[in-house]
Amino acid sequence: MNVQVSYTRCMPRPSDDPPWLSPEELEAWRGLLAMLIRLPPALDAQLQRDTGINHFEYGILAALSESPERTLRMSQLAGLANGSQSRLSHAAGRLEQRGWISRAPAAGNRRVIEASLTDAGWRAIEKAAPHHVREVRRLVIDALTPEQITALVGIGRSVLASADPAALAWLDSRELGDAASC
Amino acid sequence: MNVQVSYTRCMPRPSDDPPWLSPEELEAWRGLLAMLIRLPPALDAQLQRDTGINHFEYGILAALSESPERTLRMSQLAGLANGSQSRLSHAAGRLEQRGWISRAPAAGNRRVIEASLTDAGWRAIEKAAPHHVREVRRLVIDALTPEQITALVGIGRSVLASADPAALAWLDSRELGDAASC
DNA sequence: AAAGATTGAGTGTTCAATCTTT
DNA sequence: AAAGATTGAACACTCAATCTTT
Repeated sequence: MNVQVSYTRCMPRPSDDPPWLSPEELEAWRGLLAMLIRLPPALDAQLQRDTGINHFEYGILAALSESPERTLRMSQLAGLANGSQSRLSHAAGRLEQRGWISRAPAAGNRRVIEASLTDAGWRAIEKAAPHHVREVRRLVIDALTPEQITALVGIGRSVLASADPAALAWLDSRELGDAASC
Repeated sequence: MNVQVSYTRCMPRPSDDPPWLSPEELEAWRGLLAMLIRLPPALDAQLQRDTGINHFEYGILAALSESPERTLRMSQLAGLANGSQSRLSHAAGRLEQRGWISRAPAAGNRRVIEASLTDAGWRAIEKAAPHHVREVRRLVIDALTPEQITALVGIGRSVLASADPAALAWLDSRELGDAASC
């Protein structure tokens, strides 16, 4: 009775279309899927406990802290924090109410809004970062061998290239900025 | 001015604690993070468009379709679909209203609830699966080389082992079931 | 009292509509 | 009219409280 219809077929492929997953492909996909679903809540839990912000808000503060003048236009910030503009607007409202960021129209283009990290915001992420990085190490980095880390870099780039080319471009622009700043 | 406080430091490590990320570790982490955030919405978009359900609801139907009698107890189903019991209860309510699953107390243990795929639910996932699998292939599987697929299996297992050992156990139990059923 | 599951209030995200500036 | 950003309603998820059965 155990007919599988969701990701794989027991029977040989009908005609290569639809293309079901091989056993190893299925195992890789299920593993990725489990990470996709379990990792964000695990990271959120630590941040929520230690600082009362979620992972997306951390990304906002982190991106600002790494920027010249600790300032970015909202649209750039959305890309760096991996979120939509709408999501960023809502989150920025929350962070602004806490006094951790401020927003103001840009001189020159007043339809562009620039977000800046306040001193209180700087202190907040400075306090949060060590704990968070430690958790990232514990859950991901230290669980992998150096070879796996290298493989993960390639996998991330390949998947992003097909799933969201713009995100890959963001990633690359950020790497360049990092290299230049050291 | 560009001091980085979020994941990496330009300066040498103060004392190995907090342990900031090396450039390659940072790149791997950012790539994984981008996947973590961008992939689920991309998959949801296709499912939403083609069938009006989200990825979690797909997981529920998929898990049931692969089970003997197309039936599972709610607590098992939650694990297989990668969600909490509460989340499953809410989602099951939605799917039940659509007539795609049904719930009933188990004979013997009446505090255990068993969820079953209805005929309409079976037809729904039978129709949805090919499109969804094609999208998974397009975004992930076909973007990777066979070597990367193999590496991904190991990475997934390692990360889950540290982030959520119980999830790894679920994964393994499922692999066994698959092997036995063919 | 514990196990299994559900419920409802509170919160965050999405989507479409809107507002402002160019 | 287009670009940049915000708003509010609808919806899904989380957390704690609750209900039922053992």
